[in-house]
Amino acid sequence: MPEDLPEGYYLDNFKYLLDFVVEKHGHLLSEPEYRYRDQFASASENAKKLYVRLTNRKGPHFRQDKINYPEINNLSAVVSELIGLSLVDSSTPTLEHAIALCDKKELSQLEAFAAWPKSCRRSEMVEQLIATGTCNPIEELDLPVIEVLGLEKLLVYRLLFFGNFHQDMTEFVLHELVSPFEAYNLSDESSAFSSRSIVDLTIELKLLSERAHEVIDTDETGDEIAALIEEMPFRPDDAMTARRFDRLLNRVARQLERLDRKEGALYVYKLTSATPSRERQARILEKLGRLMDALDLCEQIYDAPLDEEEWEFSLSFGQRLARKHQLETSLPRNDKVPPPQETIRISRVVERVELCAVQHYTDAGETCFYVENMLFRGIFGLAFWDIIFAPVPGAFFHPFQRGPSDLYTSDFVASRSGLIDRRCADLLDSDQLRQRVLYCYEGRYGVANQFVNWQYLSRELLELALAQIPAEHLCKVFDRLLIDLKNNASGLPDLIIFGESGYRLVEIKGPGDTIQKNQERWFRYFNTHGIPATLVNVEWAN
DNA sequence: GTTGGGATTG
DNA sequence: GAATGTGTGTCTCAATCCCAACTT
DNA sequence: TGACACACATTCAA
Ligand SMILES: [Mn+2]
Repeated sequence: MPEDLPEGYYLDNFKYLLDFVVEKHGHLLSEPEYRYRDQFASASENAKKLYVRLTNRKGPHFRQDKINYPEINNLSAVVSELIGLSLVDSSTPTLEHAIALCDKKELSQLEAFAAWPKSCRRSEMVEQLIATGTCNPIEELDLPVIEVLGLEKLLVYRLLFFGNFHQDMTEFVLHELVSPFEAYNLSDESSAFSSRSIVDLTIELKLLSERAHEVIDTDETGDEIAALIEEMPFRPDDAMTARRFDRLLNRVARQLERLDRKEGALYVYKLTSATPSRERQARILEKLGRLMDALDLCEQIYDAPLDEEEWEFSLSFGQRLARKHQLETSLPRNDKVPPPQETIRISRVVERVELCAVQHYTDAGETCFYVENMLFRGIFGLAFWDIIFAPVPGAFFHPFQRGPSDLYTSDFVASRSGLIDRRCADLLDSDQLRQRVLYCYEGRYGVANQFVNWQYLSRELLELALAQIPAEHLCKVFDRLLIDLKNNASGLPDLIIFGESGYRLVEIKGPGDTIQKNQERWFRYFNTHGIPATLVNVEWAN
């Protein structure tokens, strides 16, 4: 049964968010956005409750006859009040919205479908309505529809509060009922945005991103995409906004590549910095026959790579380019040592190869877990918990963060280097490591942390890992994680197998599956540090 | 009649 | 057989409700 | 609402 939330819970959260933003980021709000809060505050309690309920839903249009909240009586009076306050509107929605508000049964009552069989699909009727474009079902059936107003202002409040678009009011519920957030101290006077113009740019990019998503799905020629590119702003200086910009343009450019518009794609990639921009550029340059440009770019990447993946690309692609076209290059060879491999022959008891392998090792009397990235990420998150949530200025600006805002930038290590160095030294002592991790596991169980997935991190697994993996090995893993928390938190082996004393890591490769680049890099690292890791090829018996 | 993907709810 | 590109499923917080599809 | 790992197809160079 669902647990009970306090009376007026949603309303309180809503008020809290508005007040929080006005107090902490008020200087970033426009005059109408300020007024929005007062507008809301002037409504009666019931009207506020209804407004908040509706803003938490899909919207902005709702069928008034389908709104039913037990705590709100006299709905029509409340709606009238909200209309008077300009928080709700009652005009007829556009055709597209109107159709979405009617179910199949209602649509079939329309004149246009009187002759249609009962077995026709709703999607066929929708198609027909959009094609003719004259009949608005809400109008014809005279259904009561209301539109919630002020959502664009509320979006600004949410953006200022969370610093992103993907979190919303459900975070409050998650905190209350599911997985609480760490009770870190918020930094004073800190915000994701340093000026209003950055806020506006972020919103502009979001709107462009939504349109890009749409166009990428529908546009077969690339003409619409090209038109959209014309509307793009200049690349922002602010690092966070620049990242959003790059992600959007890289995505658009990739689609241009798929549509075989190489020049256009190249032009768009040149506007961005984030990976894989330069890699894609090099590939396009080769296809365009601009071999020297491609090779030059590889050398540029090699001199200043943004991450290891890009660095490796510059070597392998540059070398291949030079060899294929007999070009001179200063790029060194990238010699790879293949990881230790073995082959097992097992029967396919379930669909997933990894689980069959777990069964295989378990049958052989070993203790085996299918962990992928989760084990080492989890141990890392526990061992560095207090550092992750350390009150660094600007790191925490709202109560629902799974980690500091700079976690995936190089600033994270830079601004905590003292703490991290000391912790790494302490953790070399296996008793300290064990105690710290288990103590944190007990004390913080269930608390949201970017690195810890509590579902798959059992105490049994954790204790085995801490007992059988030497502290030096774990610290080596931490070292590599800390080099690049974003990219190095993936590519870890599928399985961990515990023997009587000791352990080994196993990457399972089914038929037709080959090792990926990030996995290869971990294997190389394991190899140089004496961490036991094997690549196991699976063949199906019978 | 069932089911699968959503939206909604706490 | 590498090196590519592309498509898919699985995580999502979990239970419930609704509704549009269908030899599931 | 992506990130991640895998599955499968195509291409191209030894
Ligand atoms: Mn694998």
